[in-house]
Amino acid sequence: MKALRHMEDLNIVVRERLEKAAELERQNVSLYPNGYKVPDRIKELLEKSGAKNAEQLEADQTSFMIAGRVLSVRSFGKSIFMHICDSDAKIQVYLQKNQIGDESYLVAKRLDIGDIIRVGGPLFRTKTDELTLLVKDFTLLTKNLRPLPEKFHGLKDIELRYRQRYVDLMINEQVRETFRKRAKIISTLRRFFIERDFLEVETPMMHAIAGGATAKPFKTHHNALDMDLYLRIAPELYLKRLLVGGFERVFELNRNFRNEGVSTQHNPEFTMVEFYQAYATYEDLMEVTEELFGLLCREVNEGKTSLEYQGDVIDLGKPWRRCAFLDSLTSIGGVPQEAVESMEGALDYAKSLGIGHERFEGHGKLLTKIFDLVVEPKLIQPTFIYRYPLEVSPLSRKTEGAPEFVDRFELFICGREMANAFSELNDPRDQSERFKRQIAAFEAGDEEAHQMDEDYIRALEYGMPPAAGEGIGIDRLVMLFTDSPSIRDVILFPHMRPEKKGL
RNA sequence: GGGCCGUUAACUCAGUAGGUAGAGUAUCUGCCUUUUAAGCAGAGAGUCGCCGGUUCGAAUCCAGCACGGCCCA
Repeated sequence: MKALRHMEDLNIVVRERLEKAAELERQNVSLYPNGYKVPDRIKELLEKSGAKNAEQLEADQTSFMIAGRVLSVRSFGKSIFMHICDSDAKIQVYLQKNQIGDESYLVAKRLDIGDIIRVGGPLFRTKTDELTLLVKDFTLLTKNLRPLPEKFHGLKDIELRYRQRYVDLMINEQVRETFRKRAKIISTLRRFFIERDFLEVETPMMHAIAGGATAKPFKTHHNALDMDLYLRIAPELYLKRLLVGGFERVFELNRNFRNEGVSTQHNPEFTMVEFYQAYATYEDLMEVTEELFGLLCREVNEGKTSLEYQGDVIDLGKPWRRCAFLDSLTSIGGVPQEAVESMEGALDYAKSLGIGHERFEGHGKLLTKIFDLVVEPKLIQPTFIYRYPLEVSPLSRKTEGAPEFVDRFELFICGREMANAFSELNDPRDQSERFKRQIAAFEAGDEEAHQMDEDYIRALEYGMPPAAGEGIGIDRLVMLFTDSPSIRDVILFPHMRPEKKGL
């Protein structure tokens, strides 16, 4: 709107287009008409007639009526070639003065790249054998006032691509493809869980207590109730309340929010699926995970069970490697035995790696920091790391016979955490103790420590069936399946600082 | 939070040891009825991210800031 009020401030091209638009209106051409039906789609047209040769098309003369955005224009004295594109295909169209009439042709000459038009007519093949629609009838459906990016190089500027994703999508076909794959992944996930009798649920996004993960939350405020609330960091505790309530298999696929830095791996809001299955253990979930990833890969990757990510070929065929957390430190990370066995050894080794240490961090926490640095980057092929330190897993069931460890795994692919799962702690007395340890850590300065959730304890006191649950980061999953180096490439509108200058 | 890099026309990019800013695409005008990065001829379009400093003179050198990218914490 601002742009339309300050003509003198505008780029010359926009100014000229506004003048051209006014000129068209004087000729009684609507710039933004409504209600024109578009019976055909380019993709269907290609399926029906794309294989026909010049003679067959000449004999056929079936008329199609399609709509799309003008991508390129090659204009002659009395005829015009254009490529137009709709949501999933493009085609060349040919406008001739003696086909559409003088008056209509004058309007056609005034069409711009970026305009949305409807065209109708039969198909033919040009001298160079390109399938082309011979326009008998055309209508301007939407006028474009802004110049589109350069036809050969497209829109490259990463900042513009994220800020003006609508232009990125218009111009860069592979961006559209990435988001089609994202949609496919999400629908396949839903189908996977629904077919296994999981119930899809929606739990609160605004929490009085931000629980279910160790992370810093965003704070917000409810005015009428005059209370602070947190945007959820995980749906976990609500989903487990549903297990208490009697739903034995539930999943939730939606946004979570973490108040941390942004990077190629982190966006403040991100999408996660969490699912919980009663009477299952974390080992059962390893198999579920293998099946799920295999299915997703076949669905988006033409039936293959391997994929390429940034030059690495990843084999998702099962079974995947499984390695206990402590073993991975020594066998994969080359961590000395002393560091694994004692706090003193771990401190020395951490120091040698340049890893800092906080007062409130114990041996288990320190080992996970070492793990992140020396093991995680090496886990390129899918690997389950299991049996994590209890200290970093306040909601997981203790491993029988190893009380400082829990029945938990994380899945790593391409050096990144892709999933986190565990057998759920369902003993309310133990859970209460765990929360108290977290509170002590918080008081010692750990801002990410879990808070006490009295109602969750009360829910467990009613009895939650033994169960296992898992969370999978959807954005990272989509990165993997679309070979995208940055999380911002798989989020339509990634978080950006506001633009300052006028548009 | 730290380091490095970037920001020049609507888009993609050049830019000389500091001397009045350039190309291609897009746009406009003219010619052109099978082109396809159409062609030919001509034209217009830029507070060189912002703000200071050095200098006779700054897109260029220096400082700060903004936004973005990559890496690290």
